[in-house]
Amino acid sequence: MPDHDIFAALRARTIAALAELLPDLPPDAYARVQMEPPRDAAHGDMATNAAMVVAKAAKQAPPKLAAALAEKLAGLPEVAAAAPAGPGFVNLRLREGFLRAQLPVILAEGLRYGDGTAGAGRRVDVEYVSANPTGPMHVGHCRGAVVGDALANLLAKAGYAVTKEYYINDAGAQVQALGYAAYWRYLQALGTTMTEDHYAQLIPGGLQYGGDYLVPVGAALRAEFGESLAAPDATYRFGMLGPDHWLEQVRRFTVDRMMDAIREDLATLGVRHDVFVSEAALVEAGLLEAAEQRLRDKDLIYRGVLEPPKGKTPEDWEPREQTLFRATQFGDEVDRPLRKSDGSGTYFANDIANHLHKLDRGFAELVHVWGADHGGYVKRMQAAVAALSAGTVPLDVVLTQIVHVLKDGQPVRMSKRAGTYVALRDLIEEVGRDAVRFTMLFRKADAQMEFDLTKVVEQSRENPVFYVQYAHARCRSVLRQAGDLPPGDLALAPLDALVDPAELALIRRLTAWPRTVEAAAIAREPHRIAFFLHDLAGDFHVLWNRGREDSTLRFIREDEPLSTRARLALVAATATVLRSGLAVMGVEPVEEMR
RNA sequence: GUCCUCGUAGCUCAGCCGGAUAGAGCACCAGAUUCCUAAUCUGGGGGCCGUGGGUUCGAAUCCCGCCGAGGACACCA
Repeated sequence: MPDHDIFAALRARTIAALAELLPDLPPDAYARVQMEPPRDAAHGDMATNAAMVVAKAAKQAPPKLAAALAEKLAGLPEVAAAAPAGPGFVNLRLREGFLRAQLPVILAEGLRYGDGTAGAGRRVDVEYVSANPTGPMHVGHCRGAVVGDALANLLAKAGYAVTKEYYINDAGAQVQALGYAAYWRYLQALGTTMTEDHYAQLIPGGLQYGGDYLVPVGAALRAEFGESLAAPDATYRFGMLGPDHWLEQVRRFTVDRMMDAIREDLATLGVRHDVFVSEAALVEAGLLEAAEQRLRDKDLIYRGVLEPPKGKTPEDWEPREQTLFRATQFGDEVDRPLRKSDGSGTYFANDIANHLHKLDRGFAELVHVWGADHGGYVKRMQAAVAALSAGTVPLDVVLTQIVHVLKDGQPVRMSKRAGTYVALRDLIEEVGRDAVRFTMLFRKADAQMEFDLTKVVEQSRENPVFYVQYAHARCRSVLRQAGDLPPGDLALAPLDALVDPAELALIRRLTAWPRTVEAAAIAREPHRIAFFLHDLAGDFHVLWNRGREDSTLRFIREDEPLSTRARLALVAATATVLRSGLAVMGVEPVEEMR
């Protein structure tokens, strides 16, 4: 399939040519050979470092080898000219006919153009969002959700078999606190006269989740269980029954409700996971013990006491014996506790169980999207996966930085209740799903980002969301005017009329799509897709603007049916690649701007 | 104190896992344009790539030290 990637195709041609020149070279000498667009377009369409890379093994001077290689490559049917340059590059200029011939390829493959084989069908699990099910989603979760979703789409396009996974942290103390908070709303729903302060004193850790969003859960609990979970009370009408009688049920009930809400929030973002894995279910299934045993069998577990962290010792530090995992054998700084001094499992232990669960399902690669505040957690998790998989399964972690929400350049205040962030739903309602998704992806994931509510809906070329959407809308507008010929028709159009530099520049850009997908997938960097689309839109807008000044460059010319058809093919191919990229980003291409 | 991420034009950011004279947008300067292919266009100035070393044919990119920003640092999740 990926001979639609003309860079890969010419790279293969180059290696073949080089092998003829240097028959004694082992095949692995060519591993570092690259074929890529040169930085300066004046150098040609493609450049290869081949001569420099193999020079040492070939015992030849790079420029000399480059000259010989250029001579061979010049004879290829795709190549108009080949010349040695600089310290040993070979620059290629492609035949325009070969470039134009990519348009029917694009039109024939449609949205599949750019699909790659880099993933080779390997099964990869992409875990993202995984917000605690203790409340609705807020903007803090949003970036990870969008980046993870786009990354999963990207990997699928690059030929991986992708599973989108959400890990539900429903086993810890926080979820217990959620249960207590929901129970409070339940008592209120029953009509207790107890004060919130009094209730808070009755429960461990106090009332932690005071948000209104649990009020409906309290009502639902009442509808489900009636008065059966409460104690009749002379003073308050309804008092608290011993937690043993209700906490587990309430916790489970509430987590289900929260997950429903989270799923809804994700759906408005256009995010749909394939699999939801419950931490509590893993623990119940005994995976924690299984994981521990697995590590114990490899002699990676011992009882021991950790050193206090150097430099900054917590005040309440005291030596404690814990069950430890030999993370240092896998590149971590210190060994990590699996069990607390009281014998109960740590969060890390549960997370190891989570990863064992992934490995047992046969994934060849694991990917996580985490907030940057979990950066310190990466090494130990990679250590655990390396230990459990005997180093056969890589775990890649993509960290996303904080998003600062602005409006008119001013920071948006967090709502009055401390710790409650802007709800994701409000954000989408204000600016729309597409603007949210595009903007989140128009920046490297690990770079801090400002999200200005005013700017992302601005209709000007300074707004990349608008800029790219507008390019697609213009394409569609032209194609509609021309009567929406099917791509199969346009693929047959003679293309010799496409000679303008701006037209050829656009074609060149289009042909870089497959390699962009592959490179972005390998680097796990979905933002590259956004930047590519921005560049592509730019090339198209340039062409459009030329048509405004010079009517002979317009796409549709009544008097020139031949060039019109050729240009329609170009426009249709452009629209196709734009759609293809937007699909990876999860952004809807618009038919027209309103 | 240790670790992680980062430091690129005045500002916001790219720079394709070592390549040629480091790019884009905004802002600034100079021109063009009132056109329905609406929601501008063309050109220009502007950078010891934080800093000091190292690796090699070649470093913004890889390695080490330092400076600076943000984050994480036993038994939380």
